[in-house]
Amino acid sequence: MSSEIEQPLAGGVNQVIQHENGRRAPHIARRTNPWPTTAAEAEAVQEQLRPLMDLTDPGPLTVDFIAGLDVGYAPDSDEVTGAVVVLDNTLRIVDQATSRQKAKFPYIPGLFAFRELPPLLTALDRLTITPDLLICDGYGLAHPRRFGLACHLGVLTGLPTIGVAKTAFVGTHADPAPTRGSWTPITLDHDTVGRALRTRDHVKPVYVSQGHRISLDNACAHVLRTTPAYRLPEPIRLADRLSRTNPPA
DNA sequence: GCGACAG
DNA sequence: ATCTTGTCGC
Repeated sequence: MSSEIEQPLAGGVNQVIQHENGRRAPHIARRTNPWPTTAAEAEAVQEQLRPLMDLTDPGPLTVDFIAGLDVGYAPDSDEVTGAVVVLDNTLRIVDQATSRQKAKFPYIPGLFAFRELPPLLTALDRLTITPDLLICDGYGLAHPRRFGLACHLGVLTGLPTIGVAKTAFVGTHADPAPTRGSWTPITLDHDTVGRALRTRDHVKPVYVSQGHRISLDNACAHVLRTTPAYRLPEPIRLADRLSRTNPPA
């Protein structure tokens, strides 16, 4: 009995939807068609996929497995290393995977996903456990075309996703109060697209935005819940560390 | 028009 | 992102 439904998507992707049953799931998402080459092609893909993102689903309040994702860059080559670390409720590592490969797109602000998605999707495919929630290093809704990395990854995997960035990118926001848990809205064209969220007292805030299938409130709750010690949520911090290693391709 | 711009 | 030492502050 298959729990997967393959569904063609515009923009060079076939989506494999995961259903409720079964945690073990190779091929969370798979790319089939050519990857965009030009900025214009990439922007067109974002426009095509954006209607598929779900921002109304409040998402899970509690999860069994939460994954952090990040990409590291080699100093002297055009290779990128995607890393995924899966944590349980107690923030213990229960699974992790990497993928090192040649970069398939240059770094262009606003088109970040086309550089980082390939190694991240491959790494996700190598997991033994299917996470219930993904925390990405970068933006989601807070994006010039409202479709940052977290949204893109959410649509491709069907999983709830959150974007957590370390610096401001779009929109305006006030500085949140200095205590952990304080936040201010990030506004873009009269819309709230995310929050500047203080995860530690007197430490620079992080920038949280919805990716897919989760509310902004719940996204921030998960970020705070998984940030017991450092500025960044543990899943991302550990994925960042893993992405700096130099694993086999 | 020019610069800035998630990582 | 990455190249890089020490140093100021809680």
